[in-house]
Amino acid sequence: MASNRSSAGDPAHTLALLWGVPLAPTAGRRGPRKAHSPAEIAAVAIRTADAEGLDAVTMRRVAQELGLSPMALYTYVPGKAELLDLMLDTLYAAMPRSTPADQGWRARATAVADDNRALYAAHPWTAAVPTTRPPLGPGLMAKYEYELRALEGTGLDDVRLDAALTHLLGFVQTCARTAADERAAQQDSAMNDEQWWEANADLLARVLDPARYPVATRVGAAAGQAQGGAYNADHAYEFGLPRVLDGLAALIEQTSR
Amino acid sequence: MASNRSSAGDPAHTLALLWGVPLAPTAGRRGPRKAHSPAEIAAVAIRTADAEGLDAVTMRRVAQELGLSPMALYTYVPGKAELLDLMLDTLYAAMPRSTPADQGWRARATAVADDNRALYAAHPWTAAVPTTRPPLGPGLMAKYEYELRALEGTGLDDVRLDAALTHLLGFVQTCARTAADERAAQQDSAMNDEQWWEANADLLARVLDPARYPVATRVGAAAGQAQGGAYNADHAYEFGLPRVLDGLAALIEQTSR
DNA sequence: CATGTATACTGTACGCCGTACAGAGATTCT
DNA sequence: AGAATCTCTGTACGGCGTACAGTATACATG
Repeated sequence: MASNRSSAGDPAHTLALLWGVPLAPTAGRRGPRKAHSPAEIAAVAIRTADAEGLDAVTMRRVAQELGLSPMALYTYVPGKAELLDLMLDTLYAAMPRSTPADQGWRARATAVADDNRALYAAHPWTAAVPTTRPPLGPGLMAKYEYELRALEGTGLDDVRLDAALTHLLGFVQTCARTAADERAAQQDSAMNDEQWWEANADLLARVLDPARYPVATRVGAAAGQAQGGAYNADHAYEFGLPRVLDGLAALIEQTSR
Repeated sequence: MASNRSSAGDPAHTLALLWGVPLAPTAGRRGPRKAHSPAEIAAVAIRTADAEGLDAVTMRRVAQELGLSPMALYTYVPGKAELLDLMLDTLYAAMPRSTPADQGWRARATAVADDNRALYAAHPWTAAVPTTRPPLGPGLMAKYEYELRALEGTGLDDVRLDAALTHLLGFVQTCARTAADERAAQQDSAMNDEQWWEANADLLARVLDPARYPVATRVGAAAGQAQGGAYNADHAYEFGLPRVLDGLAALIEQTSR
């Protein structure tokens, strides 16, 4: 996985791109018309990433897909970081936002987690993009608004509301990254996790003294057998989500008391 | 951040390297003696990563640091993935393992989390290395053994014990990745988080209709003000660790009942 | 002691990336 | 008509992991 970063450039250009607000006056523009729209570019790039992974999304490749020379893409997008921003914000904008408000916060939080998980499942490459400086476009804003509302009415103050949401989404992202890492490792080692795990277990048995690591060997064997590998993202999600919600529940209860 | 992956190659070679077990018979070896040890190579690579980040750790650079030509490094290490494995396992081996057993699982789990956090703080680049297929060397084994013991005696069965530990460590890693991403973004945008948020907030105010995103604007402003961007990762840890522990507590209580 | 061979090591080369830069062609203003 | 401004193309650079071929070294065997 190459070095992909979002929001690395000038905020003014990035926001102009995401919100579709031209920086220069659009009337009386000289020179040839643009042949493509940001939405089209995002769609093409997303399709490529979905089909062949984020590594396949190069400036050259996206340009080619649009029938452009590599450098022409830079007239549409300041750089690769902004292209990634655009891709992410486009996906955020298309996420479902239909959770009923009348089922209690726990059901709503579960829906938020599941929706995010579905996004990562449909577009695994999104898990690898750092989001400490997220693409502040209409998609992210709508997502953030919706997800905050899901956790509103729990009695948490605004700062804790944000922290609780971040905590929940961070958990989902961790699971998604684990899943994406698994997939990537499988791809470039030509072994799936179970095969890798088994091969290593056999070899480890020759060099490792079980008496030195009694708990590790016991638990490792049990866990490995249970989930067919060292780690399993689906299991981690199913185990972890109730834990995260219980943890938030304790905070909510303690706050409302 | 470049494409760094651990454990991509042949498990037999990787394990031989990590455990110091030569694959070929060591007696009567022809040709020149090796001039360096795996431990020395790991130390040099770790020092470089600490000082200049994981991107600075290239095969060329590590070789140069050892006084070797780039390709000579491949006689010590099968490839870059295995070099990373070696670096990680070396750090794992050096982690503190001194938590008293008599203070309750919550104190022990907190110590485990804090120790991992300290590792990420001392070596931020470790947060970026995927560990779904961890380096199965003596360092990781000792770490795993120690951390499992910290959570033993909680009444959880072996599979859940492993899941609980994974859950806890995943949380710590998420915080560390956030911190590392922040640092990287700061480096290559020449703006710290506070400056970046402020610049974007001003620009957003011109394109965004607050009436469309009332909760987002309110909570976003409160959260942004409260944590000033830069303290994000620390804040997330301090908020999140009690949540994670409460979540595990609920499971433990429910299991022991 | 001479010679063969396994090993450590060097130098060169390849394909790939993001993107800086210079110039060509198209379109609309004055 | 000509200038200005835009889209778009082609070339080039430095850096990455590492494949491959060749050289120097030190031991095993005769």
